This record gives sequence, C-alpha cells and structure tokens, in this order.
Amino acid sequence: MNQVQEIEQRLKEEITRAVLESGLAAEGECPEVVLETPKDKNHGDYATNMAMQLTKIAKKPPREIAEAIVAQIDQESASIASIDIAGPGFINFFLRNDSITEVVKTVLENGEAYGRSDYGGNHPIQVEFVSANPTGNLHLGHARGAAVGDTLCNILDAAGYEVAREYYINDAGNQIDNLAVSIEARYFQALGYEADMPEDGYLGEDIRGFAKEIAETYNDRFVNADEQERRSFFREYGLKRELDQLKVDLEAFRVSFDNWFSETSLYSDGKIDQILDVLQEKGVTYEQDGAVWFRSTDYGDDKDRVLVKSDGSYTYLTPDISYHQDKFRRGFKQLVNIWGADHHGYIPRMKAAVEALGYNPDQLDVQIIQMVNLFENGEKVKMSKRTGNAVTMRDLMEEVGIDATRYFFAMRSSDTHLDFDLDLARAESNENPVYYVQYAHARICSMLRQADEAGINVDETTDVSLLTSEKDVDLLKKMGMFPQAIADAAEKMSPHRLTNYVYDLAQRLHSFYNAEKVFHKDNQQLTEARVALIKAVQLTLQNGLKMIGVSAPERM
RNA sequence: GUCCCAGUAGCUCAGCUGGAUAGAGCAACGGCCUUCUAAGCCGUAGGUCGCAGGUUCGAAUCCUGCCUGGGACGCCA
Repeated sequence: MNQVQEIEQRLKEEITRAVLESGLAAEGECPEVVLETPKDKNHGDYATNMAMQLTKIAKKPPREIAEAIVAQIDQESASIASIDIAGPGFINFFLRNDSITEVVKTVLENGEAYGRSDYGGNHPIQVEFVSANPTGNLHLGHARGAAVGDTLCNILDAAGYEVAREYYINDAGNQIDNLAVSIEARYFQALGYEADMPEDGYLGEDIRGFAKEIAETYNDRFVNADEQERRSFFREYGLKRELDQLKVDLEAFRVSFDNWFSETSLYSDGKIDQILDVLQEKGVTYEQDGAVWFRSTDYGDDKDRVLVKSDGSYTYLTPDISYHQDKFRRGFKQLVNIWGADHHGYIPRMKAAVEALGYNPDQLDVQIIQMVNLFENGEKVKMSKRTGNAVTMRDLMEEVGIDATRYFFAMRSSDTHLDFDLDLARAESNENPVYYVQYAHARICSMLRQADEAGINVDETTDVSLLTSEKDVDLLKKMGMFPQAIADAAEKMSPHRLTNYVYDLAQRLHSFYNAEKVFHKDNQQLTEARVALIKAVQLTLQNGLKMIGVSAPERM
C-alpha cells in the first residue's frame, strides 16, 4: 500500500468509527465510506458525502449529521489539519502538509518502481492483441490495437498482474490459401507468364516482392511442379516472410509478444477434434443440414453457430474455441482479447463458447478497438502518398514518428472512433501533446544537470518540509495519485487514463516552473527540497511515458 | 428489422460503478522572455452535456422511449 492509500484508508476508518461512535448508525448499517478528491481546492483534499447517505437512517438533516460526525473525528490519528462542512452536507478534510510532502520520499525510494502496486495480486492474465492475418502490412486499426494493447499490458504489469502477451497467428484458414495463390500468380507474372490474380487475392507490394524473390532464387523450378506441392511451398514461404515482417514492424513500434500462437498447431495437436468431442459430450452441439452446430443461443447468443461446415471443414469459430480452451488450460484465469470493431458481433458467441466449456464468461474480456480515420489539412486521408495503397503502420511511423504515433493511439478511449490528425502529430510545437509531456521531462533534466554541477545531491532523506507553495502542493498531490491512476487504468482497461495522467502531471510541472524557482542562492534547504521534488516528478513522468511506449528525452 | 458503439464549447476529446459552479487541448482574443529550456505560463471568451420523460435530497452519469452518425448481423476470417 502506498502513501496515499494509507492516508485514505486511515481516514475512511476514522469516519466509520466516528459514525458509529456518534450513534448515527448501528454497526452494519453504516454505508461504505465514499472518499472523493474535490475538483475545487476550497473543498479540501478529501470530501465525503457520508452525511447525505445517512439522512434516511439517522432521520436528521444532513448538516446536523455532518456536525455530529466531525465532533467525533480524531484529527491527529488521521493526519488531518482541519475539517469543514459545506454545501448540502459534504465533509471536507484538509490534510497536514507533512503527510503530503511524504510522497517525494516514496518516489525517490522506489525510483523506477514508483507507480507499481499489488492491486492485481499477481493474478495471471493473458492479453491477446493485434493478431492480424499474416497476409500483408499492418494498417491503422492494427497500429491502434498494438499501441493500446501494449500499453494496457504495461499497465496491468505495473498494477501487479502477471501478464502474458500473445499474438494469435491465423495461419490455417482460407486467407492463407489465398496468400499462396496470390504469390503463385505474381510468381508466374514475374517470369513473364500470363496469370490472373485470384478474385480476392492480396494485391500488396509485399506479395509481389516475395514472388520476385522466389523467381530470382528458384527461377522456373515451380512452373511445371505439382500444383499442390508448389502452393504448399508458396504458402510456407509467404507465411514466413509475412510473419518476419510483422515482427520487425511491431518491434520497431516497441511492441513485443511473449508468445506467437499458431492456429495450425491446434490442428496438428489434435486439439480441434478434441474440442468438438468436449462440446458434443456437453450436449451443446447438434447436426443439421449436413453441418455441426453449436447451440450458442443457450448462452445468450442471437443464433446458433456452425462449427463444422457441410463440406467437412471448420468455421473460424471452431479453432478459436479450441484456442480459448487452450488458454485456460495453460493456467490463465483471466483473458483479454483486443479486437477490431468489425469483430464485435463475434463477442456473444465467443463468450457463449467459454461458458459452454464450463468457465465464467466474465473470465473473457473483449476490448473493441474502434476505427481510425486519418486527417491532413482538415481532410480525410485514405491512401498512402508514397504507395497509393491504404496507409500502413509503417507509413505512420515514418511520417510522424513512433513517440507521437504511440501517444496518439493511447490517448483516446479505444471504444470511440479516432480522428488522427497528421498535422498535429507531426507538429514540433506546443500544439502537440506528446512534446508537451516530453518537454516537461526535458526541462526537469536540464535543471537536474545544473543541480548536479552545483553539487546539490538529494535522496529520500532530503528535508522536504518547505514544499508548501500552492504549486508545490499541486505537484505533490498529483504525483501521489500515480499508483492509483495505474490501478484504475488497469481495472477499467483504459490506457488513455494513463496519458491523461501524464499530461496533467506535465501541466502542473510547467505551471510550477513558471511560478516558482527551484534554485535559491540564499536558501539551501528550499533548493534541496525543490530539487528533490522535480527529481521525483522526473521519475514519475519517465515511468509513465515508458508504459505508453514513448521516450523520455533528457534534452529537447 | 435485431444488436453494439458513439452524440458534451467552433473542432478533437476527458469526465459516465450519481455529488458541490460540467473540464482539457486546438482554434479566437489579451498579457508574460536582462531571471532554472517561451516546444512554456497567466488571463478572457465560448455549453439547453442529441431530444423527451422517469428514478432521488441530487443526473452529463442510472432506467425507458425517440432522433442522428458509425459498425455488426455468413456453412468468410
């Protein structure tokens, strides 16, 4: 438990005790204490609505109840400086300054670990994200999914979960056959033969490139080869090259996975037949029209779903059910899937499958990533200027840089459509929120270098009792919330809360910078306290930016 | 037709397990560099929180209905 949580805990206990002591409510009647941090500073560091909640039980007006509670509060034991009653019956608490400055020590003590907590209790959680078909470049939606997924994983990790990142490789369905046939057509074309691309073949440059490589390396060796043998080669070749490319791109985007899980392995390990047996034994399947169906409507789905088509092949759902069974069998109690918006209709059937397998559907959490629209000069951009094809993740990285791309994708709630403003992301100016946060960090580093040159050393034992100005306190309070902000972001699966936090902290730093001096020639004690303060802020910003996948530059 | 997401300042969005006067950024307007990085700060202006009911001490937040925009509704993946 961190500093802030301890204070809140003590305060809550104290309020509960005061309520019981004053006889306003009996044990068990007393509602749980709701502590909020008021927006308005005049309303204290914390406020509770306890008096209003008790009106019905105590049968007295809220302000009268509030007075009775306050009379019983032991200010000393709860680090309280003063208490007000305000508005309809809010009780406002003002903390003692020493309990606020304490956070500097905590941050300096914890360093890179500041922000981490045991909120997640070390529970194993698996996050599957991106999982784009290995048939071409990653596009905008994938990039958003990658940024959100990776940041979420970092947040969950910091919040005390044991996180595993996984990429599900769809290397078994029609789309891979299609990949093989597309390469085949390009291969023939590369050798000067007439060949039509399949109807929904992949038209990307990458495919053309692979075909050319094959043509150069193997010449016409596959022209007269057995079709099956030829396609099997192209298939494997294409798959390997596509996967390599995905890994390179994602790595460049600062995203890595603990496990790349192959759909094909489910077939070869016999896990798909196994899952069909399991579902059959549970009596949730039936045959109709020559197909095998999953009675998902029993579990709240709109309609039943086909598992085995009448031609004997599986639908996409079947291996996916098997895959999720496998995840649970590997020991994960909680699964998170990050899917594109076009898959949202798929959620009920997947949850139904999870439930049919005997798990709680709440153990599967599906986060939907909404569409991304690019804007430039106020107009929607669809095509890459360079290639004329749809804009890829690589285009974005080259165009606006990794820091800005990661930040922009992480900064919005993922379930809303995102308008990505290229001009803004590219701007090296105050308009750009990424630079704003990074600048705060660089500014601090500049001052820390000066402190270093002046021989000013600070650590967790530095006396920080002089940090009493309004701007000092604003920074201190915000910094103290960092572990809780991360835990909240983890609980709500909302990475954008972290970008908001970091932005807000940067804002307070800039405001502090313009209002207060760090270095005071005639006041060594204050100088040291301020250096300790900005050092703590620097660490907090650095930790936050790292989780978002954005660099924390020391100079700008 | 059914379901999901969204509708908050001119624009892009926070806030949504109910709380005090609804917040930021951009754009607009006005100030601040002989002083630790002006990629910064301070201030002004800007709102029937899509509409209508309901729940209650209190609703942007919860419930119902409707309107608008996007998406999903395959023996595709």
